[in-house]
Amino acid sequence: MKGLLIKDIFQKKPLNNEITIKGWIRTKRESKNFCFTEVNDGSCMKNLQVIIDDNLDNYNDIIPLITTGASIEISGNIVESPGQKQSIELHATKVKVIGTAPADDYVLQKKRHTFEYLRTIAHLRPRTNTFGAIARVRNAMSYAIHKFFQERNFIYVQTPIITSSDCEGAGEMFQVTTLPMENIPINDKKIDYSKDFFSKKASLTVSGQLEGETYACALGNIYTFGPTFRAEHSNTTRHLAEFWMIEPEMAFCDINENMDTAEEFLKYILTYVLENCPEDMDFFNTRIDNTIINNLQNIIKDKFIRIKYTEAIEELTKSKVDFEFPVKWGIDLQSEHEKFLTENVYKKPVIITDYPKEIKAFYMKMNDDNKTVRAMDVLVPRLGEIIGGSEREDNEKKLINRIKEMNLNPDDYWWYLELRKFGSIPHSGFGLGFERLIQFITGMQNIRDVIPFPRAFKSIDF
RNA sequence: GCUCCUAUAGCAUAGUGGUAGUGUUCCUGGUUGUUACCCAGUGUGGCGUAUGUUCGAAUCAUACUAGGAGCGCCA
Repeated sequence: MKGLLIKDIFQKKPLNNEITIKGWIRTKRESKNFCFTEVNDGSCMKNLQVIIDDNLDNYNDIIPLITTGASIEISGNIVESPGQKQSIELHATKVKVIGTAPADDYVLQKKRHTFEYLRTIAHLRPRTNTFGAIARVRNAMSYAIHKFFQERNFIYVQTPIITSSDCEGAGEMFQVTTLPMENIPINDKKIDYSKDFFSKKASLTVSGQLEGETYACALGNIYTFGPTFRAEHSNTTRHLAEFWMIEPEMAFCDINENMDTAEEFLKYILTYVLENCPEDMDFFNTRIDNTIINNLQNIIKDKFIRIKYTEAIEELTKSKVDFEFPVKWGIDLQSEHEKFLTENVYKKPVIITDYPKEIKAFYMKMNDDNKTVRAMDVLVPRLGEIIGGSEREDNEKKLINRIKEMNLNPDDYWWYLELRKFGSIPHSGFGLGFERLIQFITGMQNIRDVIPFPRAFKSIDF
């Protein structure tokens, strides 16, 4: 698409210049001899108001075709607008309807639609204000993520999407196979994977962390940013079967530096979006959640709370609140506990560290107490866990012990263990769900509305 | 996987036993400056699907389907 964007027109205000725009009609207000219409080209939230009057040769032909959703090319002069709601407007000298949108079956009319309904028309919902704003914010965040890491000399690493390690322990996996489902080869009553494409069982990745560690143990600091797949039957407003995850892994880095990076990272992204998407953020603040901008500003300003798991348990016990899941040392923190800490006790993000080893993954570094591991979860109000990370166990013998304790087979992790055998280093990293971060920033309630085409349990319509 | 809620015209909703209203969109007419434009008017559904209870069912019951919220799992 060449030519001026509506975003640029509002910025540069090229008064009394002949310009051409291309976009889609959002609304039309008709009078006897002229009509107002508003055009949006996706470059910004704002529509450009266009005045079309009956001096145009083809006025009577085009007016019936100018309906909500029609695509259009308009040339004309930018002038100051006498109206209150916009600074400038376009007086059309030439109007060409490119694609019509018959109003009797174009379902996306100029009115409010529920998000539930818009989910059933995922191919049209990017044409709405909300989903346009989400797309632009999502784009800005993607850029900011790379910018943050690149400015700090992190190397961007692409870890595989198809993986053979079905024992990463991060969740149920989608199997990848070319075996014929109607005639699966059997050998000794078991599926004969030697006949499969990779000649062993393969799945979609649930995390690039283990592969990421290999590059961190060679290049220093690295990060990944790519799709991740979980075949869990999760049915919530914050789970997807296909989502995007950011996973930095840092060499010569302990749990404290890990927390510093996580906090700095979150604040950087929030700041970037507030500075670069003010119009879209205003929209979210007005229409979705009128506390969102204020909250984000406070989060940027304040230091995150950092407490150990044991202190969190004490805090919850002290509260005397009657939780559905009773609190005692050793339990995994439930949503209600996390929400209580972030929303009632501290009213800001909380980083909890040093969890009991029993409730965390095998690769997390054991503390000297032999009871807790150097895990860290960043919890935020409203959403709960947004980041999960840890310092990694860098001692080969301890790691083998942990693998065995979890009833896993060390042979499956031979290359991962060799990172500890040859030039082992303290290293740390974390995983951050991209869509959850978008929810956090925009205030959107359902994660299915912050990804263009959501995939979830029993749901893949587009 | 568990619990709860919902299902009425294109969209959003009212209607708790006697054969459906309202808003909005669309459409028609009017309006030289509107901006969720305004004013007037026309049209649209038989109430998710199935079975049952009843003289009679959007309205009660059961099942199924779809959607939503919460929980668990996690990012």
